[in-house]
Amino acid sequence: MFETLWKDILNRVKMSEEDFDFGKTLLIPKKLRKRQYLLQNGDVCKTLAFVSKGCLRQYSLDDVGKEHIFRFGIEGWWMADVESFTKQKQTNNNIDALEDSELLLMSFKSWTDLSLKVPTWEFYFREILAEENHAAITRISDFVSASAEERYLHFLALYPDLFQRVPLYQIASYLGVTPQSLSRIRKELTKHS
Amino acid sequence: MFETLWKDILNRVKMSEEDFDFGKTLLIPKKLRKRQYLLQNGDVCKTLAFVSKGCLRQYSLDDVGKEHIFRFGIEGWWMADVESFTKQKQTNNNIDALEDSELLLMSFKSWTDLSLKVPTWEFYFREILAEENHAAITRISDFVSASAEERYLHFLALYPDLFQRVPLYQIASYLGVTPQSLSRIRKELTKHS
DNA sequence: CGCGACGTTGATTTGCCTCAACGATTGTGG
DNA sequence: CCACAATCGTTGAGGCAAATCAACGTCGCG
Repeated sequence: MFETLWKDILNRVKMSEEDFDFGKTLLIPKKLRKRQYLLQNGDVCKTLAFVSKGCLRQYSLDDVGKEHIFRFGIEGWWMADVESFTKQKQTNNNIDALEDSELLLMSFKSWTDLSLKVPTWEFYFREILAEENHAAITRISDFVSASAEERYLHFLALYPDLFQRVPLYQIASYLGVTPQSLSRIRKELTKHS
Repeated sequence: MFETLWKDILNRVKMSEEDFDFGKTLLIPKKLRKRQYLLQNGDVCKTLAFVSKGCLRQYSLDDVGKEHIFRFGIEGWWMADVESFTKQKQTNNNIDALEDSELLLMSFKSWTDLSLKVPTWEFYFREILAEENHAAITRISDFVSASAEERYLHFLALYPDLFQRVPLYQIASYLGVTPQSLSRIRKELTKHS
């Protein structure tokens, strides 16, 4: 249950097993069924969620009720609305499961305490946040300068097997194109390979 | 010299003057002339920079040498390549001044020490990072679902007087449109007002 | 003064969207 | 267990927003 997390931590920081075990006591396992919400418009994001199995998506709804996915979370990713979580204020987006998933939840209080008490954990969380930031900026650059096809290729690189796990129209939403366009893009790509 | 920073801090966290004064000793003032680099492709981002006066931009270069601005920083903003800074590794983007500017620099070591020693500062930095994150996500949503005209209006809201300070083609780069298109967008907008 | 930087405008092209229709697959209630 | 509906992906036709290509006016500066 904790192996994926332990691996991710070791990839990023040097943490003793003791420190890890301490953090472990603050994590609450939770299962989410396909289509179940982790966070819903108007909620306060009360926990960070580490995805140890499955797949989640984070999205907003526009004024005509259309969903815009700005992030997927698969095994090894943390999911939360950072703004809502750190400020403990209402969110205006949603997180739900695209597959039956297994999560490890850390409450705001646990997170604050752990960050203050254990520097390695604090450092780990900071690293995660920095990486999110980097990912977001990369994605912005993509929108500024890349075509839909390039963005799709970048998506494939970032989430290697996700294109086989989630429906095309969800990926299209993430890429900011219509399902029809993505379908045509795929066709083009298979043609040239 | 420190007033802008002090104001920004009070806006975000409760900090005693003592804590602030301690942090102040770790800040190094620096002036940047128009067109001068703060950070250049290949550098390691060694400092956080608080803009107390002036205007900076952060951008990358694509394979055909075109600049893509993904962020401006004006009075009251922090500038850095977060990824390069937190991991102390090479950056692949650039930060330079669009106007003569005044900065307050905090080195990586000072930042680490200060964060460990003074929780209010740590909290302040975390807040900044969370906000960056939020801003980035908002911008991604914009690209996914808003037209160029809407993005321009959002830009105006985010950086109220910047459109009078920086050339149109820089703003176009930020918005991910050509200068020609932005020129036409502006024309349309003045027509309807 | 002359040149480069910047903004504007026009003509044309193009990438992606919208609208529409139609198979294939999945799921579900009778 | 089958029938029908809903979900999902694909394809075609037509349209539009923004890109590209090109030319030109203005301003500020070396």
